[in-house]
Amino acid sequence: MTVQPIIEYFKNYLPLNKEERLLLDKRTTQRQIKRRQMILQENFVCKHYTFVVKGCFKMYSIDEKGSEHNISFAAENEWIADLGSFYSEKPSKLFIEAIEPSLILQIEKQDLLYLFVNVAKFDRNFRVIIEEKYIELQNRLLQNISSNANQRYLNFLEQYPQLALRLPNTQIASYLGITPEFLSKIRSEINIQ
Amino acid sequence: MTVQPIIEYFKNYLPLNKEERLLLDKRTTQRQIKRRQMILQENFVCKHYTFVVKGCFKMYSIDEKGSEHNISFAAENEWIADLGSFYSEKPSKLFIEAIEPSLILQIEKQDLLYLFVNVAKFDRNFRVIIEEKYIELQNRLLQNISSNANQRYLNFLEQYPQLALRLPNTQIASYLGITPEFLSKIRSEINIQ
DNA sequence: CGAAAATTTGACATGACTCAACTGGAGTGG
DNA sequence: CCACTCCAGTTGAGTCATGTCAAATTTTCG
Repeated sequence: MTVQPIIEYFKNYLPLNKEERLLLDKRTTQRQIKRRQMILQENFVCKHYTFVVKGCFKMYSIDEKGSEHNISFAAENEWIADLGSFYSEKPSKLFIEAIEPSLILQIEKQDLLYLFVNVAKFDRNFRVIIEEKYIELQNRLLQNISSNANQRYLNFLEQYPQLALRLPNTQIASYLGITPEFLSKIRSEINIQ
Repeated sequence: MTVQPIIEYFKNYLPLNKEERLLLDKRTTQRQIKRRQMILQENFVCKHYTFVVKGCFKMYSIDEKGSEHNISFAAENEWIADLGSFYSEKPSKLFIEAIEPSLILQIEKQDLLYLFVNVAKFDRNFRVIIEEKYIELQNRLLQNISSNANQRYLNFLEQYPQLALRLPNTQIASYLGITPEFLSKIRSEINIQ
């Protein structure tokens, strides 16, 4: 089944039985995505809840000056979507773009709603998953309002060592809310090789 | 029923039937909270999911220098808890304190879990509620990494005009991640009366 | 290999913080 | 009603953190 990676992933929550797996499999589409390919662009409605099987994505906005601001990354076994646009069906202000060649599984809104209505387990699992994401996001926000760039960078390295290895520093700087030049200066003080 | 305010609030989601209302009512405690009273302190486990019936709270952390950083506010018809501590049962690093004399309804973890397991509607409603909070928090984070203090303040006034009226500027500054002095300078430039 | 992107460095500009002093309003006790 | 304190807000001078722009260098990937 193409949906096998999600089934494995759900074993960390309430695992799916055979029937539920089939329901999910029928409603899931697999796609190969090239590096730099977008799966969501500004002014389009976010039509899919995306699960990353392999690869890595960034979600970002572009401001009036043309600068990108990374809101989040998603690598293996993570979900990514502009939830606001997905549920409201209003045009998104965000982009979701592959940082590496990737393999994803996508669910459309109507299908996800079907699963929520017919299989309570999906409500449960997605509740718990987003609660975890909420806690993570709240910690990041606290960092942003209470720490300087140096501390935020060190914290990023500690919290996401694997991501730090696969991402260019430019992307990390954008995620931290600083310029690439300033991150470079921070790194030279810390004395990273 | 003391839980009436939550029942009303749930009419925006999946409304509760009679049986579900009773189950919820049995597991809910009402408390009066004085101004400046804490319902969560650092190093204690967050034992309750709290619904604000009347009044206003702030959740914040205190850094090594003794400065407070407001992570969130919660006024009428909002939930507040340190979710990380609540679910992990580890000591919190946060405080939740009443900014005004308040009336709240509280649910303990074991009771909330009971409701999640026995009434799927609770999984649904709390999923949708936290998805909404997640979208809001993500917008705030985007503001923080992409805008200067002036823009963030204007955005706060626009997004939460009612909160802006009832909160001292000190608290707003802490929420925006700036010092009260700097907020004061921003306000004098904008020319707020 | 060759083009494009990422990284580094430096000079300079600006946003934001710190500290201290002052003001004014809200409560409190006499 | 007054005197007092306490807290929020304001202001200014000086400092530090971070941004901007440009140029040179290195790395990456097609």
